[in-house]
Amino acid sequence: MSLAFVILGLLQQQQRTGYGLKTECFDDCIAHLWQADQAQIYRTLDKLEAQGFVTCTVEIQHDRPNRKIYTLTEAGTAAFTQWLQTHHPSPTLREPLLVQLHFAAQLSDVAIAHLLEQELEARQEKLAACEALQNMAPAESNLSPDDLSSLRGQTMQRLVLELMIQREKVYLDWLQTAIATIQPKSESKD
Amino acid sequence: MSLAFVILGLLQQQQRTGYGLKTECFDDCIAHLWQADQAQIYRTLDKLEAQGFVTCTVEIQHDRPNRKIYTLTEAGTAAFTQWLQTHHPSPTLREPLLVQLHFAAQLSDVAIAHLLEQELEARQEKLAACEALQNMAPAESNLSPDDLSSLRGQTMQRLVLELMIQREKVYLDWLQTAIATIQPKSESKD
DNA sequence: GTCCTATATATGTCTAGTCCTATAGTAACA
DNA sequence: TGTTACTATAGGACTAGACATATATAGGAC
Repeated sequence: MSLAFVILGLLQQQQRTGYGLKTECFDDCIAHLWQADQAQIYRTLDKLEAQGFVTCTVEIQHDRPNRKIYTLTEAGTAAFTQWLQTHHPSPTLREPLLVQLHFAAQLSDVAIAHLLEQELEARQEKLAACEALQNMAPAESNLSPDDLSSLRGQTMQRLVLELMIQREKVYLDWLQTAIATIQPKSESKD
Repeated sequence: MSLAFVILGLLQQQQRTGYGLKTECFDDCIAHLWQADQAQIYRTLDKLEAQGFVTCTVEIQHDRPNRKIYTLTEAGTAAFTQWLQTHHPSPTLREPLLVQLHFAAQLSDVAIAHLLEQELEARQEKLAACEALQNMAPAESNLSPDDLSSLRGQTMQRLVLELMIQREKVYLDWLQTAIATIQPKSESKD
């Protein structure tokens, strides 16, 4: 379960609550890297606590629900460092659209173009989200106190974002040329 | 469940057994598009039969285990055509390596390069597999009798393969430049 | 003779992830 | 005054997929 290690990585930066992990991390700065469900985050935190990788202190609040603040233990740090250094194969990718295109011989050009255009739209949004993150990134990292390692961190994070943006652009290009290939003459219609 | 529709698409081409689907399709011509587990194929066939999308005739064999030959029904064809035309969002991609790089500030250059190199190797294999399919594709499709729609089908399948190959190449390029970025001076060491 | 592979179907179990709902107080909004 | 949103944790139910194993026969390799 890689999610467990993502959480360890986030807790290494600072102690957090489940809610904080969800709203400040998984929905925000690493949304492009690892989307995570709230329920799964809480359940994973329970497991990590049982394993002794994190400890939990309850902060009693009266105007709001109590918070469970999770902190990384030494065992947790060790496990994370170990994970960080070992290769984990990427999961097999299964894209319905590509299967649809594979079987698309029986579809009309219009139907195929429609599928491609819907994907195009979805991917333009994803690209925009990545580019937004890229613009936001420098501002956010000003806070970091340790300059030596934070520079390395920034470089790596920029590299990762660049890959994601490049990929999206390649896909968008392909989608556009595919649409053009399918509708060579037609001027447009809607 | 997209697997169900992949199976319907394959059965539309010709009737097949579960074993045939696995060995001749999922492990072969559409291995790049949709990897599927044998157990899952059989269970999905059961469901499709229960739904009335396929029918099953048992062919008794004496020297070998009996075969259950599945054929697409009209309802199955209709369901498949419907699925083929509607947009199905791509699943969220979660890549451990990118998370690792995101947190890689604390790792040494050597450790990071090692991670990248392992991914590079895995991806070179994937690219090779895709390129092998690309070279194989024309020969395989000679068998098709209906020339009109088979040409369309070939075009689409070529397009899909081109996308996958392009993607792999972009990723490989990025991996190589990332490795170069991390190890700017060092000549190598192992 | 034994082991491995191919043909063929089927079941059990597990993990990761998604979605929905419950709880419960405060605060803003209309 | 009712509704919605925010903070915060938690459990139930379900799906897709991965992995392991069982069964049974034939044939080739060693």
